[in-house]
Amino acid sequence: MDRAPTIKDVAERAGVHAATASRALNPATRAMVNARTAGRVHEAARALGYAPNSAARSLRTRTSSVAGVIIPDLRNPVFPPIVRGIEDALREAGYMALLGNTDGDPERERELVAAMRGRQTDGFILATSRRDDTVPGSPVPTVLVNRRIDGGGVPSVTADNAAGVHLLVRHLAGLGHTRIGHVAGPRSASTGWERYRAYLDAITSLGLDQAAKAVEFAEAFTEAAGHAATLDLFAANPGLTAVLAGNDLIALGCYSALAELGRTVPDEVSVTGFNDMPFVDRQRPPLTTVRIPHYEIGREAARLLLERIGSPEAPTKSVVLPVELMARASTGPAKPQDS
Amino acid sequence: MDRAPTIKDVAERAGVHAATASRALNPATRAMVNARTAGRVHEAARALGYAPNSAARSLRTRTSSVAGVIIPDLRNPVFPPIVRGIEDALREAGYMALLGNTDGDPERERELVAAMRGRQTDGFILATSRRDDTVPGSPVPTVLVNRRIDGGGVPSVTADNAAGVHLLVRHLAGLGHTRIGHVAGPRSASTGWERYRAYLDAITSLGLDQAAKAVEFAEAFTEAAGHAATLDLFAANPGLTAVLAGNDLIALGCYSALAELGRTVPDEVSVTGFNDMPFVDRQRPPLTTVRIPHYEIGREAARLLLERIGSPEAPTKSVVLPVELMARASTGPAKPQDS
DNA sequence: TTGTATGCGTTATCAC
DNA sequence: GTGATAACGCATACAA
Repeated sequence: MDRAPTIKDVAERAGVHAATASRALNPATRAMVNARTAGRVHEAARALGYAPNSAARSLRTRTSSVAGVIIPDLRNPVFPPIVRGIEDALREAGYMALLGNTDGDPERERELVAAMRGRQTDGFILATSRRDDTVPGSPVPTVLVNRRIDGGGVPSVTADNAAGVHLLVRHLAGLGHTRIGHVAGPRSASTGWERYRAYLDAITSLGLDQAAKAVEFAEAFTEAAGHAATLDLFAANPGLTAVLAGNDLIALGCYSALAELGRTVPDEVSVTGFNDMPFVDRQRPPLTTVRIPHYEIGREAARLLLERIGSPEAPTKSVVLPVELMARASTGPAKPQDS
Repeated sequence: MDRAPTIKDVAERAGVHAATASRALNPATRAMVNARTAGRVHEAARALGYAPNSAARSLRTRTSSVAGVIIPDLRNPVFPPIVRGIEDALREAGYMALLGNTDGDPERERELVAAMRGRQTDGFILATSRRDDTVPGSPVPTVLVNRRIDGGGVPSVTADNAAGVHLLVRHLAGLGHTRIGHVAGPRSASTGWERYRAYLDAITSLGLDQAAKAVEFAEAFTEAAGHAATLDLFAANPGLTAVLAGNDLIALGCYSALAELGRTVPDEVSVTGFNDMPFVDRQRPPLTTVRIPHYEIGREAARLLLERIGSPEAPTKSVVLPVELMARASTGPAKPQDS
């Protein structure tokens, strides 16, 4: 035998009709068939090394047990653990993941979604972060990661950005800081925006120096953009004693910018990040940040998607996962300053 | 219209038969059809938002334009750029990537390959690193990344491990080191083994102290394993002035072990890594290592796979990509020592 | 150059 | 409880 065995081969060997073999092999319909016959079919399948042709099955059932996972760039250190979590949860349910990168380009995202839908993808997990994006319309179950659609109505999994920012601001305030600036992530990214809103909120609710609501938006979640934005921030607000960065990469940009300005961290300026990505505990100085449960976010997103595929009409859930303050050496007591 | 448009809908709208539409839409057969008719068909397809049903196409053509990508763990920082390179090259050719993690478990690898083959995967890129593994037999095109099968016969893409080790040893020798130890990666991993062989070779060919062929094998490519192995290495060879680590993570383990032993890097002991993974240039001290072209390795692997899918009978190529020494502050001049 | 007919492997719907 | 049959959407050998 040259080509892979089909269900007909199995049926023939078991002395039954293909339809019966199909029923016997499919867990959902197995009850319809005589236990002894089913046994023979399974035995035959095993002997032949039968594996169902999923193209044929997809064509017939219009499902594929494949989910599309779309992210901006796998090289951004936050995504690998998320994708790994997604993959693990999908595999446990017999699903596989088709992966695609968009580099943040909405056009690429549309193309990818279209291509994946053509491949009968059963659902999507979108970890692209634009706020204004519309979700690929229509009937394909979709779950958002690290992002929410303003109107709601689409299930999502996010870390508790607001709580994280509050933890950081409270931590800084506890060290005596009152003039805390913010190098925010891009306005177009929902995480950047949420953390920015939380920063404003935290400063107000802790009764800190309102005049110190000093904010500069970075162009991107990168070290270079963080560097540039930090220089601007301090040019306008030289008296800051602490900087809350939109994420860890931006915080590293703060490090280099502050070095350029001749300010030491944390003696003169405290710096905080967000994400606790790998190796920020080994930077110089080790970065105070907020740990988000990347892997769990991925698992939860996959779980939500599977749930949704199972019952598309169920009310949309959104899951917010807790975060944790990681206090390290990049933050220290505020020194009294003149000016 | 509720369901996705089929080629029949397109044909009807263009006023032709489905077969003609199929030919017009397929680049390979487009020449067979009148240019004007072809134009009408394309126009109709565009208007309807037609996307071919790949399940049907797969069933018919026995190809899927999907490749399986199997790696140990996406969270290991070497893999994201490789996978990204693979994905980019595949997408340019109209292919997509199904991703799977094995955690180094050969059993999981077999299961994944079987599951992916059931999904009509056209080929595999295997970045799992065991030396003794057999390749999933038979007719499915396969490319190995970072790994070679002893007998050859399977295309592979690797970095030039031997050259990298020679660069490092020469660099250390140039700084006056003669007693250079090696904390090797696991023997079972082909990269670990190749670098170990290259270490022995380099020491010999540079005429360094033969007695200093001091080697300890780490249990895994992790910081913890590197830490433990370094302690053992120095217990047996206290006089070493330099350590060549099997990769960057192991080198970080050397850092912590040497700190525990009260030896400063690089003043008392120089340390080198391998891979130049993100942020090792920001460690304390910045790590001297060898940069391997991760992204290019991925692209090249995908290219090789596509080539192989195109002509399965062509002779198997293996590609070795060049590496680059990144000299940083973890290596310094050998200090004269007593003992 | 275009239309007709057929089959890829599976499963859902009928009939028995 | 099982068998027969049709259909999923597409591509191709063959006929016109």
